[in-house]
Amino acid sequence: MLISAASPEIRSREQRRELSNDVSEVLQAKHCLQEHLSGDEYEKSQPSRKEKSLGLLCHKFLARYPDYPSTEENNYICLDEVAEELNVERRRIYDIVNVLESLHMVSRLAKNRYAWHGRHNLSKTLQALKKVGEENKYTQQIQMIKKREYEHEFDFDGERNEETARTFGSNEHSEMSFVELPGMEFRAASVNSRKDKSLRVMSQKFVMLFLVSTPQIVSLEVAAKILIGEDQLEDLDKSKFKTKIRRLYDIANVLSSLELIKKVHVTEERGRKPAFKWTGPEVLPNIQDTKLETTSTTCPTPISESIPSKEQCSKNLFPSRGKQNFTRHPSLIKLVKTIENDRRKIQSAPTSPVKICASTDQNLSAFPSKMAQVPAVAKHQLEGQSKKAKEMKMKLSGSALECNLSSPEVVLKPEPSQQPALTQPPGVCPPSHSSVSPVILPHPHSALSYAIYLHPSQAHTVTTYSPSFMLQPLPRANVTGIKSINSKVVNKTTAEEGDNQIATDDPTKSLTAKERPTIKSETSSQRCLKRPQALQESNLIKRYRSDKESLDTSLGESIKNERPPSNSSQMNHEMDNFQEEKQNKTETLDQNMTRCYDQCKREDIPEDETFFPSGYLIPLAQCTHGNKAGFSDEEKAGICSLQHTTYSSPVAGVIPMTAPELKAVNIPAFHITPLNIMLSPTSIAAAPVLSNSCLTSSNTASAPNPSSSVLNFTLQHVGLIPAGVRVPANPVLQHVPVSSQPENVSRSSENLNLQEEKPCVPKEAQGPQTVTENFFRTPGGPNTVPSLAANSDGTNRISQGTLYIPQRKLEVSED
DNA sequence: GACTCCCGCCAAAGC
DNA sequence: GCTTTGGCGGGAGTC
Repeated sequence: MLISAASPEIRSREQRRELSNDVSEVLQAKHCLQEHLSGDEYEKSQPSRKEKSLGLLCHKFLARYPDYPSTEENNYICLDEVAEELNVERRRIYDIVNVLESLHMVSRLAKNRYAWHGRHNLSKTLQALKKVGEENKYTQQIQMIKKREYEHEFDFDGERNEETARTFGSNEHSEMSFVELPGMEFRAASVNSRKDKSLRVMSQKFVMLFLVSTPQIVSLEVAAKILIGEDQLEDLDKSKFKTKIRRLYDIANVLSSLELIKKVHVTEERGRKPAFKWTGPEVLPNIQDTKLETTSTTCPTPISESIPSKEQCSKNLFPSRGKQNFTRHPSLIKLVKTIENDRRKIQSAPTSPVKICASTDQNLSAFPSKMAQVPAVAKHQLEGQSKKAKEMKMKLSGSALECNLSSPEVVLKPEPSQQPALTQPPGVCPPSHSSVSPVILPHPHSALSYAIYLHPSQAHTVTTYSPSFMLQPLPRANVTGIKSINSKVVNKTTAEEGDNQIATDDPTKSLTAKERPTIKSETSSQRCLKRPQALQESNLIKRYRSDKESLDTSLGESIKNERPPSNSSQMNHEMDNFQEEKQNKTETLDQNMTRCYDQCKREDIPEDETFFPSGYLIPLAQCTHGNKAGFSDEEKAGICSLQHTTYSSPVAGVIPMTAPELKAVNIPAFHITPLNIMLSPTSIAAAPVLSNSCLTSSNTASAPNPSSSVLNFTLQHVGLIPAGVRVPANPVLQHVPVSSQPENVSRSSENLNLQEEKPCVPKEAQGPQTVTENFFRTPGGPNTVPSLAANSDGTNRISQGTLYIPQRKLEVSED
C-alpha cells in the first residue's frame, strides 16, 4: 500500500516483477493484514514512531550491505527497491544515502541507482575531512561561538548578533563546499552543480567538527550555529536555527547508526544540552597521498592560491549559484592537473623539518588531535608551578632556613605532581610520570649546561633545603598524555601496559612514594641512550622554561646566558616569543619522547623503568623525610619517603638508572658546586639525619650498588678530582659489591625488585632521614668525595639533584 | 514544556 | 511534462 501510494503504478508493477519472492510474500501478508484488520487494529499494528526512526532505518539499510564489500559482489543500490523492502518512502532513503554519500560510503551512479562502497573509503574520507576542518579553522569557530555564548549572557542587545554576522561574514571559509575523494567525484553534473546538496555538506561539516574538536564532543547548538554561520548568517533567526537542528538530528541519526558518533549530553551553565561524541576511528591526518577534492559553490580565493583540486578549480571557475549548471570542461583538465601537480609537489614534503616542527598536519599525524592540548597543558603547568614557587618562597622566606635568594641561578620549582589533578582542564590527561625533573646547571668548566633531574620527592626536599632552586619539570605529563591518547593507534599498548599506565597516570599516586605502586627497576638496555637531537631540544626546552620562570618570578634575575628583560614591554615581548618557541620546542620534544617511548615499548623495556636523558647522571637521594627544619605538615606530606622507587621517564634518549645508582652518585652531586646554591651550616645542621634503618632498608638491603665509574667520571668531569684518579664508592655502601659492568646495573635492579616485595620500614620508624645525610656523615672521608665546599661567607655551596652530563661523555660512564 | 525527529509538501533539477 | 531529488518546516511523539 505504501509503495503504491508513493510511486506510480507502472513503477510498482515493474518493481514487483524484480522483487524477490520474500518481498512479495511480505507485501501480500501486509495486504492480507490490512484487509482482515479494522482501521484501529491496523494502526496499532503499524510500527511506532520509534520503530520508524531514521537511525533504525539506517541500521536496516546498513544491514543489507557488507562493511567491506568485495568487488565481485553486486554492490548496486536501487533506491526504489530499498525503500520498498524497508517499507519506507523514498524520501527517507534519500536522507540516509545523502549522509552515506558524504562519507563516500556510497556514490551515485545514475538515477535511482547508487553504488555501495562500504567503509573502504571511510578512513581516507575522515582524514580528508579532518584536514579540511583544520584548514577551515573550525576549532577557532567553535571556540568563538562558545565564547560568544558566554558573553551573550551579559549582553542581550543586538549588537552581538551583528558582530557575529560580521565575524562569520569575514570568514574566508564561509562558502559551502563538498570534500571529494579521488575517484569518488560526483559523476552527475546535477549533483556537482546543485546548490541544494546541503545535507551532504552539512554532514561533512558536522563530521569535521568532531574531528577537529578536543574533546571530540560537539553540541548541536554549536554545530548548528557554525553551519548557519557558514550558510546565511543574515537569517540567524530562530526558524533557521530550528531547521538546522532538525537536519543535524537527521545526520546524527545516520552517523550514530554507523557508530561514528554517540549521543551525549553536556551540562553547561545554562543547562543540559544535547551533544554528540565521536566514537568513530581515530583519524590520523596523514593524507599526503590523499588527494582532496573540494567542490565549492563560490570562488572566494584566486585559483593560484591553494586551490585544492581540479574539482575545486572547475567549480570555482563556474560558480554554480543560480541555474548555471556546468560540468568539468575537458579543456580545463590540463590546466587543473598542472595546478594540482604543483600543489602536490608542495604538499609532498612530509619529511620537511619545518612541517614537523611547526605542528602542522604532518606533525599531527603522529599525534592525534589531543596533541593540540600539549601547549595548554605545558602552560597550565608552568603557570601553576610558577605560582607554587612563589608561594613556596613566601613560605620559606621567614623560615629557619637561611637561603640566599639574592643570586639564585636555578630557582626551585615544585614538581608537577603537586598540581592538583582536578585543576586539569577537561580532556587533558593528568600528569603521570612526574618523577624526574630536570634543572639546567651551567657547567663551570666546559660552558655546557647540566640538567639536574629530581624526583618529585626530591623536589620537595630541594624545595625545603634550597628554596632558591627552581625545578624544571620535563613536559612529562604531556608526553604521557600523548602516549595514552595515542596508545590505541601508535603504540598498541597491551592491556597490561595500559593498566600500568593507568596506575602511573593517577596523579594522586604520584604525590608520595608511599602511595606509589611498587615500581620495578631494571636496566635492561641502553638502546635508547643516544638521542642527541632530543637532548638538544630538551636542553632548549629547559632553557626556555628557565627563562619563563625567570620572568614569572619577576626576580629580576636571569639564568646564566639569558639576557634579563630590561623593561615590562620587553618582557612581554620576550614572553610572547618564549611562548611561541616553547610551544614549538615542547611539541618537538614530545614527539621525540613518544618516539623513544615507542622504541622502548618495542624493545620490551618496562614502562616503569628509570630513564634519564642520555649522558650520565648524578642523581639525588630519593629517601627524604622532612621532620626537621620547621617543615609544615603539608610539606612533610609532600616529602616522600621513596625508597625503592625508580624514576621513569619516557624521555627520548635516556639512560635507565636504578635507585641505588642514584644514591651512589648522589654524593658528588651534593658536592659538585657549579651552582651558587647557598646553604648555611645552620641549615645543614638542621638537615635530617640518615638513620641506619634507612640504609638498611633501602640503601643496603635493597642492594644499592653505587656505580663508582659514574661517580669517578662525574667527579673528573666537574674537576673535583684529577683525571685518572678513581674514587671508591661511598663507604656507607661499600659492603655492596661494586661492579662497573653494565650488567651489574641490571642485577642490582633485580635485587631491588626483590627487595621491593619486603615490607618497608614505616616512615615513622625510620625517623628523620635522608640519603643526603650520607654526605654529612662522611665528610672528607677517604672514600668519599671531598667535603662540602665552604664559601667565604660560611655557607656551603651545594647542589642537589641528578646531574645531567652531556651525552658526549656517555661512553665514559658506561665504562 | 522542551526535545526529538517523522512526515510530507513542494520546488528544483533531471530526463 | 513526468520523475527524481531533497530543502524545509509543521507538528506529533517522547521525555
